[in-house]
Amino acid sequence: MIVILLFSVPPCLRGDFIWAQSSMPFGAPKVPLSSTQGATTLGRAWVAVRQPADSDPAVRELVDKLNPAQREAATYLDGPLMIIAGAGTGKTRVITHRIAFLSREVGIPLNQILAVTFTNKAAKEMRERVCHLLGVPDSPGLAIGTFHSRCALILRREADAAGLDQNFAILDENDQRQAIKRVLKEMNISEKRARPQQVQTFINQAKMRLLTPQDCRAEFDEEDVPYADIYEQYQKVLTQAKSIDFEDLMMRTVVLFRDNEQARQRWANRYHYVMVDEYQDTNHAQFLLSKLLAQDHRQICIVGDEDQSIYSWRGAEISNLLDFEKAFPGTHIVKLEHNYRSTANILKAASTVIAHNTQRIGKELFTTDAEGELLSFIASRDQDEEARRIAQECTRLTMAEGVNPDQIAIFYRGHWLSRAVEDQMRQFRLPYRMVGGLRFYDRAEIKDLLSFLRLAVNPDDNLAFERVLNTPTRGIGPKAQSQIEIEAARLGVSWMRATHRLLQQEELKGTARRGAEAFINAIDAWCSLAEHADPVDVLDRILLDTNYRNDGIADPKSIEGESKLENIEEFRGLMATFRPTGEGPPLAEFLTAMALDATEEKDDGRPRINLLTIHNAKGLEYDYVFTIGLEKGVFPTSRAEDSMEAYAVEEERRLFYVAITRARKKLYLSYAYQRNRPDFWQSTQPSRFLLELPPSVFDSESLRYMKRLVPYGWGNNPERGGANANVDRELVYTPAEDATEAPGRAYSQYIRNMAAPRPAPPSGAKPKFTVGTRVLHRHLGSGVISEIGGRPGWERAVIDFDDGRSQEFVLKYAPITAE
DNA sequence: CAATTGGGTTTTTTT
DNA sequence: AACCCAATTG
Repeated sequence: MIVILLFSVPPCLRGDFIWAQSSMPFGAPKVPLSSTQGATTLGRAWVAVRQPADSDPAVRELVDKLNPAQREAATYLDGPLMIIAGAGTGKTRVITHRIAFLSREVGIPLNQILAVTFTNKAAKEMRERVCHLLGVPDSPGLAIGTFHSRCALILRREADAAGLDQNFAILDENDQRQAIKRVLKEMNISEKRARPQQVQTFINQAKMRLLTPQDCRAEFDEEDVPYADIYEQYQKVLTQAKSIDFEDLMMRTVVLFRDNEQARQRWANRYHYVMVDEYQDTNHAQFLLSKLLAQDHRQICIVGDEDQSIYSWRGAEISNLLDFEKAFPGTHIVKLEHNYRSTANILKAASTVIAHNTQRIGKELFTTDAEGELLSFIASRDQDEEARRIAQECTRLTMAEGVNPDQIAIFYRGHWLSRAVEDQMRQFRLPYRMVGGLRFYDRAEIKDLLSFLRLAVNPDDNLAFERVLNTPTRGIGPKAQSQIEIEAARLGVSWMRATHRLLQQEELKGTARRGAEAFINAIDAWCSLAEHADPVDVLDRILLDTNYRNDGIADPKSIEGESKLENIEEFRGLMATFRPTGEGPPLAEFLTAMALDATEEKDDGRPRINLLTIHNAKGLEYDYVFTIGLEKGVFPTSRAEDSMEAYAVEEERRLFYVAITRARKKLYLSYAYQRNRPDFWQSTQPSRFLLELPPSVFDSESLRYMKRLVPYGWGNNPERGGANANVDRELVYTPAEDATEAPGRAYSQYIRNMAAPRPAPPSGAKPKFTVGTRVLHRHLGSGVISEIGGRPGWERAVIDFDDGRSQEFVLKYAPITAE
């Protein structure tokens, strides 16, 4: 490798060399210090590294497998770079190669490269792939993570400068809502008047835009709900509890860098190369953060796809991507358009749909692959029939074609759509997993344990304290609690200290006194233990002191109690595998990781069909993809269609685009004529997105069905004037002769003829629950319905379980299936 | 005064 | 099913 130092780059050399602007010495051994000394002393210099393609073999090997656009994206170092990466164009490949290239060929130490992703999962995958490229087992120095986790790290190191306690707790969304409820109570505002959800959205949106309560007061007119006041009070509650929420992580870091130049420079110098993935989903605060870090060295590389921006409701601003050049003049743009994932047919469908959008940079994906299979359209009478057909097809795919269930996915717009599918998956005995349903630590018992652990690190964590003050019940009822609350407010101290004081002054009596004493002493003991001890040891001590295994759980012998015990053990196992980096108390680190990592329920890794929302599907890919619920009002959701914002539907369309582009081999689109929403039955019309697809991508059987729904074809009715004219038309659904078998006739025939003995799929149209029906409850086992009551739409059933217990359920919410 | 029981409400998408 | 609030029981 040849390294040249220059103080300005002659344009004539630009094509032949890669240029890195540097104000720091390279720390890596590949570049001798003597050759870079000039760069530091003289402030800024250009370092040229000869183009990799014709240099040493290691580089060639590294970037050889990249296509020209990818290679350019991975190796361009001459200032700000914007990579527009279409779906399936090898984006992750480019980022990982870029990091490996920076490290191995330019000699940048890994800890100077910052790579930000949106999910922990993506970060983990990226870390693994980079390590693989570099040929090392693991590299702790690699600064890869989510915005939130990087901010947490920065704020812990800069706690003083940021005005935070070193051991601050991080509130997840649930804790945040709890805190808001507490504030509303304190301020005597009913939850009817100010819905906690809405307050939460308000506060989070304000924080994304770096607005303080005062700013809000100035910016917004007085509304009937005093949002700004609630926000202000909420911040006080958080400060008192030495806690910060998710959005604070971002806002405080940005404010720190904005107001404290020294701190900013410390980190800007540390992260000499900044990379941001999924840039189209960044919000204002995240944009500012990237800018504050990169504004000096301008070594920022962002990767995004405007067509996959689907998080505007969470504050993402697509304009961050569209206007990136304004923030970083002289930005070089590389477009990745060669798709390696999907068949030509799928790509054609995707491109045609997304072309309806106006907010685009514009790109045309192409593939060198074959046409592939045509798309299938599935029309059903209602959601149960829809689910059954899909289950049938899944059976066919896995049984007849030997498809690995892991390679099949079923997508939907919202979680509520999954219920019918889930039921049928069980009926057909198909293995499935729901991605992103219940988070593991959303369970009550895990939240309790986390609260104990939080207190062990930060005894002033009022929110945790309040949660477990009387869990398991230790005689501290509402009266005693309000006593503590008042004392805490009077003295301006935490609940923990207030309790201490009340005890000293003997103002707590009877059972409350004994209970509080035991609790306080236990917390003190946990605190001293937590300073050094292994997290698991702290947990064991907690379980012992609180007798949680017995008292914290309603009935350890019941089925629920049993699964709770299992969860506790699993949590303990999870803790045992945690490896702290050694900064501060290990338990504190564990809790931070816990708060930021939305770890899902454990997965045994057995092959399963995946059920997930489209939002959850971003970044993933499957051979076979079913997208259900393609109905007006469902997808696009009525909220978007009714919205005044023209771009609301564009975002829905991007969501559809994401769904389509996840599929590698075959895509199925499904529509149900009637859909049972949680509260009402609804006749539907097809989604406008179906009409935006070109007929040529569908198979002939599908086309026949579609033509029943869309009498005039695809927007070509001259009377109604062009594209999408028939969206608003009353459509006539003609059920097939035998609605339960067509177009699934072949599949059900197949199932009947199958040699393998397996339970027959259900015969009736809708699963009906009546007195005497044998049912299977997901958690509680099987039993018989003994009674049905309740008003229409809210039927309740009493189930007598086989083990003698019986319980009442609201039918439409209970996770039960006919046995 | 604490603890349990009963009734009413509830769902878009999530780091 | 999960949650919150009011009413009842110990």
